[in-house]
Amino acid sequence: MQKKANVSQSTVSRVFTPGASVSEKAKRKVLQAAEELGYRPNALARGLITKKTGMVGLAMKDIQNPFYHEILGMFSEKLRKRGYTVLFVYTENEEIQQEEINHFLEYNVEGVIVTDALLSSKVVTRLHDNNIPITLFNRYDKHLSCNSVYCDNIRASKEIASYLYAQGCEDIVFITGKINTSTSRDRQLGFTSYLKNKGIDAAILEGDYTYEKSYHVTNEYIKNNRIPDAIFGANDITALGALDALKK
Amino acid sequence: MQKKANVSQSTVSRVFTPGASVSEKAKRKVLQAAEELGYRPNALARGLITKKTGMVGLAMKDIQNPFYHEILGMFSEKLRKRGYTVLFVYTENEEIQQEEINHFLEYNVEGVIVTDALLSSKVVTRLHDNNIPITLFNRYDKHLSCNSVYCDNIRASKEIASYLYAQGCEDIVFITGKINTSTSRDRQLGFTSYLKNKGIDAAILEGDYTYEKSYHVTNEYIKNNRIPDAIFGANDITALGALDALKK
DNA sequence: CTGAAAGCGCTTACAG
DNA sequence: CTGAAAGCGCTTACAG
Repeated sequence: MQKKANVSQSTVSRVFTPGASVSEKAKRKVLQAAEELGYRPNALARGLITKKTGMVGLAMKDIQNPFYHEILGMFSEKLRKRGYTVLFVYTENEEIQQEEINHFLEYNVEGVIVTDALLSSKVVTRLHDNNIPITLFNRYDKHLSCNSVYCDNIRASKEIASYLYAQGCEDIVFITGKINTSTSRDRQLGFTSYLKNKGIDAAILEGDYTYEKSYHVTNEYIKNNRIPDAIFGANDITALGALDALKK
Repeated sequence: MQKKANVSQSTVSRVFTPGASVSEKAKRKVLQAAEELGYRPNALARGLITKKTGMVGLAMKDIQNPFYHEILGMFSEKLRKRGYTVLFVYTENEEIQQEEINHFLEYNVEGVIVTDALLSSKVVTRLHDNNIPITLFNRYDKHLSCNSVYCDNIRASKEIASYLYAQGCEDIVFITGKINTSTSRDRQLGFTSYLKNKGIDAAILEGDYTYEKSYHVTNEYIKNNRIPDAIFGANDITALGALDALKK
């Protein structure tokens, strides 16, 4: 490549480094040669020396919720616009495996994003040791020291409770998601605490964010009780399952 | 690292290369030091020299079809099990952009998989020039020379037509997907050709794989015609849109 | 503005 | 079985 353009390796490098000082003439020569050869700087070599690999690890658990599909699209797009590319890992297991994190480490990702999956503290430590920032999406963990972005589920579910209360509902059911997720816990907490204040004890059915489970538990419930005034599901999938059980 | 284990760089490398000849003793020393230091071989450096980066590029177009979410999970899992990690790109645009392919090239992916997106022939050439195999999933293109895996949509839709015919349906509608996709074209072809043989002309409504469009066209259709005996949508989303239009 | 040299962390012949 | 050396394709001081 540098032969073709008749300049040094350094100059080639400068042409592809925004803000580096190169003469217009050298730039033209290099760009033209690059065009002819189909040359592109090797990201691996660059990453090796600069320690900036331009990659971000994204881990996501395999579930049916289409919401996360959308999320994946957003992350991918926004990251690309900022010059990052995503190294993607689907985790089948509940906790993100050491093996999967190892991939992130080996490729020197500049950060990792975890959505809808759990992290063992060992894994977090490992990442920290390598100075790789990690952020949790839509969940948090008091015991883990990492950034996280999530919504105020407690407040939101209080609002839902308040709405239902205002409608005059009294016989109310809450169907949980996976009980070890902060999202489900918070929604339950906000919901029930509001109602308790008003003297209402919501019935709690244990779900796990799947359609099937939710269908099943509401089915069982309505067999033995009268149809409640309202059911609040921990997420959309849960609500769908309950809805279909009621229809039947 | 090699200092800690008191061996040469070469030996360290051999320990992490399956099948290389290292003594048990050296292996133990290295593994132990690695454990203490949290050492992992740098995949970038390795990729740079071996030309095997262990990465596969996966491009997917941003659509609502949950089917592709599942597909993504499968690809990701299977690839990981074979030692590959996936470099993921969501494409918003119809055709996969040069820019996005450049990413794949810069990182020296060992192959690229394209699902639900179009490829310009320029991009294919570019990839070919770099000896990067590319495979299309669930679509094909006569003009492009690349591998592809897809189902026999023509035959499948013939079978659907034959089923409807056997049920005695005569007034039949087909709602297309995006007309420039092989999937939609083949489904239409198989479906209508079978029916034409039986003397039935199916009405064709042009959709684009979205729920909204499908809802709209069937709505318009039933305003001006009587309700058909059967509607065949080019995919699930299309069928859903039609279904809801009918319900109303 | 430009080039020669060193170095990023690995692998791979080559000797021993 | 093991180590020294060269090299993968880049970037980055250092001189000029």
